[in-house]
Amino acid sequence: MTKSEVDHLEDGYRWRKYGQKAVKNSSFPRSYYRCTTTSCNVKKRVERSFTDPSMVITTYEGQHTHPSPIVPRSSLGGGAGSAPYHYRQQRQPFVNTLPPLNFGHNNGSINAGNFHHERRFCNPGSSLLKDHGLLQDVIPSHMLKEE
DNA sequence: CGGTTTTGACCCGCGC
DNA sequence: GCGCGGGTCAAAACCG
Repeated sequence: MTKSEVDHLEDGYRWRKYGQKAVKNSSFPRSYYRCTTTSCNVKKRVERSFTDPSMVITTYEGQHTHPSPIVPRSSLGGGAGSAPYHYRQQRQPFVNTLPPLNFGHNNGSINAGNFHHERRFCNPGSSLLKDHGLLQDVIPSHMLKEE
């Protein structure tokens, strides 16, 4: 689970959306992504939390068999490794079209959607090219939002 | 021009 | 056997 407003959560790999369906459990459509690399057949399912629209549930299927195509030159010792965030904010049907039950909720930090896109990869070279890209980094650590 | 996104259609498994 | 839910594909559109 990741707290984000955009679906284009770059986790260091290239994803190609191949489908989108709306599930009943959630009022939001679920997006299906696939790794563009033919070497690996990793699939990613991204859906929004029904309780927290500002949060997306990313479910990884399989593991990458290749290093991330997006390799921040952290090895250069720069530390200024900045992944090519080429994502573009196309459309966000949600955030502003949330049902009333979600809008006036307790945590008055949703709907806003003003803060910048927070990327968890602030320190490249830490776990990006370390392992095979297991789905261990998917969970931050203190996931307190569960349904 | 290539890679990607979008959106509807299609397919499959399961329940009734 | 049909209907439904879920998942995948594919052709067209779009952006860089």
